[in-house]
Amino acid sequence: MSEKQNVKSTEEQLARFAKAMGHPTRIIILKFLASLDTCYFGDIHNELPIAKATVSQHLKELKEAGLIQGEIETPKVKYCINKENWIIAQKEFSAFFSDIKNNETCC
Amino acid sequence: MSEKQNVKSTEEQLARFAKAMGHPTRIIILKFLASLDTCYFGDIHNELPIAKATVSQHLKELKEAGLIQGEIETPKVKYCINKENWIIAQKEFSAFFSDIKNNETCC
DNA sequence: AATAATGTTCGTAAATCTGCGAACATATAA
DNA sequence: TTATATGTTCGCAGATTTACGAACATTATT
Repeated sequence: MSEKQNVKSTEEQLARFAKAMGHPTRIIILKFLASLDTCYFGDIHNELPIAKATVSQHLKELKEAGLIQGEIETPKVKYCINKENWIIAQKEFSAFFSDIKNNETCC
Repeated sequence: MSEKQNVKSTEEQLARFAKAMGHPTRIIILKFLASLDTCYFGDIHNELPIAKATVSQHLKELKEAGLIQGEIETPKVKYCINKENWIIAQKEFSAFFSDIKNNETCC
């Protein structure tokens, strides 16, 4: 919780999650992490055709958005999905998409 | 379909939707549109504390991502949710968040 | 102490995003 | 024709994003 988690409106929170997911590389990282029990930085880097500095940056953004978490296991760094926030995001997106008027006469 | 809809991987499509949702103003616009049957540009602009040029830009991005659609009704412009793609997005986000290993021993 | 292994951080460059006012486009009303 | 109403597009400025190599930090190994 020392992770710079400000109080935000639902709109801001949802936008924050969405923004973090708004890049193909980060979607790939999230899917990869979601499919594993455990995973080190190197494993993620191996999946991607980009420099490690860039991978590290993407991971940082995902972590700051709360979707993943990291843990140092010297000399490696272990990453995984932040399950607690994952559930929150899941619920927020679900509610967002469900909350629509089912009127046919749109545009 | 003339709307510049390229063939994309699921990752790219999901990232595209997410990116469009990655701004608080655009979330507000989407929620507003989802709550209504019909809605003109002016109504959306009235909901927001920003210039109409900026609102128009946000609407353009949402339209290009496929989440909304517009229709000229001179001299007004009517906007609404693109239901077809809304359903697609709903399913993709739902699948994305559901597809996770339920292992407790994470980080 | 020097080397190796694993990632992070720094500095930089190019591209994209965000927001605004001004100008423009279009159709209706006076 | 001129004016009005409604939005879009243009051009600009400042901020943010994306990507990279180089340098750095940390711990284990030789």
